[in-house]
Amino acid sequence: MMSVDVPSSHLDSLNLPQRQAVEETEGPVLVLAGAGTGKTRVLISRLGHILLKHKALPSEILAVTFTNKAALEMKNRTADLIGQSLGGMWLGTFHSISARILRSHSNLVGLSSNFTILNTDDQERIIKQLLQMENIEDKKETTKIFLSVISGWKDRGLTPDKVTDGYLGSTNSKTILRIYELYQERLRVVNAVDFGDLLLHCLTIFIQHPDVLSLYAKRFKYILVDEYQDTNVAQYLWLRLLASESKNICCVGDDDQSIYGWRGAQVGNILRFEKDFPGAKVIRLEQNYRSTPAILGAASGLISHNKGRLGKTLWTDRSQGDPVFIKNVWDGAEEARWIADQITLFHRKETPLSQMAILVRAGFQTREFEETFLALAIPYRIVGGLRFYERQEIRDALAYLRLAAQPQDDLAFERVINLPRRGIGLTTVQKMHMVGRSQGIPLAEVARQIIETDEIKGKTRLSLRQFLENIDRWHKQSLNTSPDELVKIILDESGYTDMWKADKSPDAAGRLENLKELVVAIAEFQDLESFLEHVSLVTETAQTASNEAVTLMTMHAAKGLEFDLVFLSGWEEGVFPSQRTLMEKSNTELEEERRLAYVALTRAKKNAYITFASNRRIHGQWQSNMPSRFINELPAQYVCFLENSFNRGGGGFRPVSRPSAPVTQTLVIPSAPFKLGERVFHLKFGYGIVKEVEMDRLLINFEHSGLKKVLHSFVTKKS
DNA sequence: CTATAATTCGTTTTT
DNA sequence: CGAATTATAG
Repeated sequence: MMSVDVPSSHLDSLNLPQRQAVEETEGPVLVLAGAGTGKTRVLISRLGHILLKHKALPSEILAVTFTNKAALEMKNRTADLIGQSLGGMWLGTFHSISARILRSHSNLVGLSSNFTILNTDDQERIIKQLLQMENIEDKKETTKIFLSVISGWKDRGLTPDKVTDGYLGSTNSKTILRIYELYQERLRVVNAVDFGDLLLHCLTIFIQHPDVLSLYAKRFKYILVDEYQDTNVAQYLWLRLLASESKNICCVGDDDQSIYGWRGAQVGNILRFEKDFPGAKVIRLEQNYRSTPAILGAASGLISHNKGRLGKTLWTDRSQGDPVFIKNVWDGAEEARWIADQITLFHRKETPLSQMAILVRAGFQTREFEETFLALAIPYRIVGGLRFYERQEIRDALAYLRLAAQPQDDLAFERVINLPRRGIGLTTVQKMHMVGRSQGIPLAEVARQIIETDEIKGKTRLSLRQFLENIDRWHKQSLNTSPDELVKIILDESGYTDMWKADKSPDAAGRLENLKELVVAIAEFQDLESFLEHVSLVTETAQTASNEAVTLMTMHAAKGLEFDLVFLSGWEEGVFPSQRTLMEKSNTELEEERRLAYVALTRAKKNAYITFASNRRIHGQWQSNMPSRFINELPAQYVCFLENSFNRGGGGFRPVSRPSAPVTQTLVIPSAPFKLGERVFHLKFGYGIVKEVEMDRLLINFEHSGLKKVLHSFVTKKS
């Protein structure tokens, strides 16, 4: 037992296991933190505890997360706790910390320290080129398959020479291995790495140069890892090497919330922890502070159908609460309408929209809700989707910037050489590739040579010359111009902005807006290079204007979040669990789906509603589905089936108990406090004039969207 | 080289 | 059903 003689106020508010997880600083520790058990608090308290007890300097601590968001939160909250900044602490994502280490020792793997970090776009482009070079039949999917196999190997810590027969499953995997070798070779030539390489190169360095490894292994006296259940083999090996000296590694995670297996995460890592780190202590956080016993009971019953768990018994001291309501609907349209109705009812009962979420299995399922919510004027927000730096226009602009920073960047060169259209097409680019490959020089250099010959004719030659001149000029300017000035100049002179201004498609305006935002974002950076490093490692979601909206997102995106009221839609065989999962012979994928269901359900603090449609249109085809097996797996005492509005069908389900509030509750609805002719503001529709008042609903003539009937609580008075 | 018509094909996505 | 890629005509 640790002594507690020093007054430690930050420990007082922790429960016993939480406190143990904070104070057990020496040796390997696994903290099994169930959903809603205060995992983040423990992590932060532990960091603070180590610092306040002067067990280590900030610079001797390594704290690893998966997301930038988690890293930032940990940074801020720890600084708050100890009342000083964390200067010198290595706190970041696996990738950003790896990048930092790799920049210091890049020469050991044949790179120079200013290597670029590639995104998926770049990766695909390289693979495509290699396939062409090797005369491999390039069907639509080939590139993606090859890339995913290669990434899979990288996730497992396998450099090409380590891919042995045991990993060569399918018939063409010999070919893929060959492409893998060529791909790595190509990356080294262009001085670039992909995300997998950040980890993999570190591993190579650590293994081949024990002196470098011991530099870090000795330095980091305490290592903290968040979301350990999501680590892949490469990350696991990375951690084990870094912890080899101090052995003070604390991993926090929940095997029941491992939902990224398809991305290489190994639940096995967390299941094997005690074997991997001899003498490890395992601490379970089981008191849940988030959900009602009913929701917890339903979720626990569900997850108990999985095998090979470490096992936890979540409990809470809250009062029982409503059961999980289950509703059968006829089709997707009814599902959206019904959920919209419930949202309206809860909203009347003063649940804020920001405390409501609809969780779906796949992104496309949000569409139906969008349409319905738009029609009913319910403010909503979609989380996920495209991140800012992944938008087409942003990537294009970034390619221009990369080109200005390094004209040898072939990938950037190729992306924008004909964007906007300059009359330099596929044939020209391919010609240039031939030359470049045979001489081993970058495309920009090829272009420089080729415009002096007659290889390329009239107009094309002229615009290529002009393009080259532009790049040269921007490159010179990049040395003495602030990055935000530079990006303005480039977007203007390249004609890229004009291209979107001339575009009359509906999203062109939004793209121009995004480009403006990009300029603002760049302004915060001193030089172009630090900005480019930032964008390759950070993916920020576009800011949403207001919080007062229902959140629509995938279950994956919901991990780590919580809401008073959660709707889980589309619980049908073939949708959730998904068709692909059902095709698999092994049940590992089905178990991951079940964990996803568990994650989804445990997002709810007060109420959870599950819906399943008897009929759904998928890919334009109508199909009738059975209710999800997960519905059957929920313990009966925690659920309540609601009546469906049609008489037949429904996959053999019948109500087993009476519905209760709020579905059948009648409310006294006060009239809306608005007058005819009054000017109002709505989050989605903007300004409008009240045309009719009917109970709590208003008929409003919106300036931009025309007549809509909306709930008065969705609008505010504006004179 | 580019603008159109025809076709193909469908998860999840922390960096 | 619709985006996203690919064949075809201009």
